[in-house]
Amino acid sequence: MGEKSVQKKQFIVEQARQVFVEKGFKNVTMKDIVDACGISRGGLYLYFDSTAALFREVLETEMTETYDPLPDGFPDHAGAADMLLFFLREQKREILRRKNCLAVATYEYFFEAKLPKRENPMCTRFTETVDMLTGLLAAGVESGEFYCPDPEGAARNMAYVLEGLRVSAQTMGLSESMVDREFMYILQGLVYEE
Amino acid sequence: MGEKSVQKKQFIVEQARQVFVEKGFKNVTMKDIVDACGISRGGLYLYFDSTAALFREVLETEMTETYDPLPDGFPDHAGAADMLLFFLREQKREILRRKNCLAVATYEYFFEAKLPKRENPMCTRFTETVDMLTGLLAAGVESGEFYCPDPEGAARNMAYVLEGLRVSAQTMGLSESMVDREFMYILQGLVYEE
Amino acid sequence: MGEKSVQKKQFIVEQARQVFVEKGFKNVTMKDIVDACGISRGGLYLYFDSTAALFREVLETEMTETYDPLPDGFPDHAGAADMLLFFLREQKREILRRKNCLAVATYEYFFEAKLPKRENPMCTRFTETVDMLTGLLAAGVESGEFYCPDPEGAARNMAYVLEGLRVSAQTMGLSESMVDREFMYILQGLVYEE
Amino acid sequence: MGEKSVQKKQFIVEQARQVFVEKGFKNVTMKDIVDACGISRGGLYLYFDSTAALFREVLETEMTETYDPLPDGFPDHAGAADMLLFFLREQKREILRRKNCLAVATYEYFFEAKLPKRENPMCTRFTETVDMLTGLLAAGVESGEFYCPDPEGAARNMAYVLEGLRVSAQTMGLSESMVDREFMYILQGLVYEE
DNA sequence: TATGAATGAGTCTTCATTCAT
DNA sequence: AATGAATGAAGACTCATTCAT
Repeated sequence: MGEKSVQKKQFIVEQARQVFVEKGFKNVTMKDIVDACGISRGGLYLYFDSTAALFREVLETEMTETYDPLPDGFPDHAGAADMLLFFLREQKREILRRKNCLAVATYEYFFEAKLPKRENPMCTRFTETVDMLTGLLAAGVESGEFYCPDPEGAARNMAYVLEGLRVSAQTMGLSESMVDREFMYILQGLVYEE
Repeated sequence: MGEKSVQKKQFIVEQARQVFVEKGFKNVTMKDIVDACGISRGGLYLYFDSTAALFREVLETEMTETYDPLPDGFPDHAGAADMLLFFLREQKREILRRKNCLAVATYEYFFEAKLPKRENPMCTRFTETVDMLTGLLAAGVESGEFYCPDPEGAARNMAYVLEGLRVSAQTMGLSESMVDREFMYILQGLVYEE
Repeated sequence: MGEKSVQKKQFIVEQARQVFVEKGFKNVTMKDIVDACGISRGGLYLYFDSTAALFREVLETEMTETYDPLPDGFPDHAGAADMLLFFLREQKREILRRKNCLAVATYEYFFEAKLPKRENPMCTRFTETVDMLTGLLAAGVESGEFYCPDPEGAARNMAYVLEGLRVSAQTMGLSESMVDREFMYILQGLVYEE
Repeated sequence: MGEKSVQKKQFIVEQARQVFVEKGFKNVTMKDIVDACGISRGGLYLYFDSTAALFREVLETEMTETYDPLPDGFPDHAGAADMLLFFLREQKREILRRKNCLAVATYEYFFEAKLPKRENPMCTRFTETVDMLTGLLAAGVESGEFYCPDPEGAARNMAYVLEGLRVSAQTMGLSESMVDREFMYILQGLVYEE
């Protein structure tokens, strides 16, 4: 596949992403993609066999490109509390945004594609989040910012809460204040000496 | 609709439930139902206009029939801790069972059907769970079984964790020990004097 | 068929008439009739095999009941001109009324049911109209009210014009003034000595 | 749509025309068209969404291709009477032909599709006919061929008679002599000094 | 590489008609 | 006489996929 083709493939993935954002996974047809890309049906099949293959590619791009718990510009000397707050703020944005959001498509896709954990991006992301949070909490305990007898347990708890919020936002609709309240509860557990 | 047809409607709902369990919501066609019931296409339409209408009925039946946080036979004099344990055991069963489980169908349905909160069973169930847990925790604090400065916050936290576990079980696959570990973490937060 | 059944049959025909008025002929289903009558499907079939059979009955009733070029109360001593004016006024009402009008249903039915002329109500009505008008014109010539060298030809001409107006009203939509203008043209041909 | 598909579209329109001729409008299904064309269901939908869309195309083609009150080859020096006779002869052919005739389909279509007059081909055709006849009669009066104090009125009268004949031919069945007789009546009105 | 016409299987939906009660 | 549940055929429409160019 030449360089040109690589570009075209990327182009298709970008357009497809938008379609998945708008329609979820199961509602998307090859025609939707074709229309969004302005290419021919046959042309699309040269690159992707199915919407599932396309979605996998979209997800992969997503992961490599955008998954970055703490962005480059973040001050290295920032305290654990600052970093946690930053992380939660990002998560809130992610959870609440209706536009530009692959959550529904992702759920719909992974309800079907039962993958071995190694290859399952949902698992990967979960694990990474837990690891990152564990590190953060441990550092915070170290620095005296947090009280937390079981950093890994707390990290896992947070990760499930985030998952719960994420899916609830799509099924029940969540307001910003509901997310805030939940995050406040978590933070209080870390600072209060209980 | 005569008495006989009421029975038939129930029969259809039962068969349909099985189909939704097996295939989720979006994969189910009217033909799937027809085949599962052994009736004619036209016959099904006498009772239900769409798979969505059918699913709503399935859910309703589910709610009235089976949703019962604490069953009748539960000892009245049981302590709050006992009741919480019982509740979590039930939830674990619910979260882990692969068979007989409407979770995927429910998520798929409610990703599409964005309902006002009043009419959204997901909201209702969430609220009911939170209320019940709040009561339980408050009672436990009263009786000295639990340490919990903010019962409502803790209840809400648990509810989100449960939601997170429920959806994770469908997307990532969860082992019993993973659920147990999570529940243990929650329980420790209630008993440890932290 | 007992007396009661006769009444029921009449009732069905009346309700069906309304349905045909509203939906034409080809759009009407047995269910439409059943719903309009508030009876059972099986019940309807006891009386009529098809919408066509029903429509025939509706038409027959229509003919016997309402087709009456000059109504009873019309003064016997009325002049031919008066009678012609009266007839045209009735025709205008018939042509223009949107409600209560079987025209579309009738056309749709007779486009399909190519009947021998003897049994074709369209033919019958046409012939009766021509005969009546011929008589009227002849009488008018006799009494000096009309100038008309060929009453039968003129009557036939009028009958086709009426048919043309009737169908045009349904396909193109006609205003009252368009009908009036046409009728004026016809009348002037009878009174002007040309 | 490439050049080839334009040809195919034309082919479909031609086949469809035949189907409409045979079955009218409301009896025609997409399957009828598909069968007549020997193409696939999906293939037809590439070109037309519905039988209505197809019929509109058929009509349009009909209008542009065949509607030509006086054909090119007609002698320029022909008198008004000659031209009128020619026109009526054409109309008679049109009215009487059972084969190759879109009359029923056209009526059925326009009974449903109540269009604003500007866009209604029935209106357009009517108006064009009236205008043409008005011109013809006026010219005939000028040249002394016709006696006709109100050419526009007479033209309109003729147009309605033609409409009446056209629809009667489909509902009652008309013989050639019946049409001839009617045309004779009209012509006599123009030549007799009455 | 790329096009887009073409296919045909599959789903939804409606309707006339039957039949046990 | 009357009911209304049930059937299955038929029509509308869509979609993944192929293939000649």
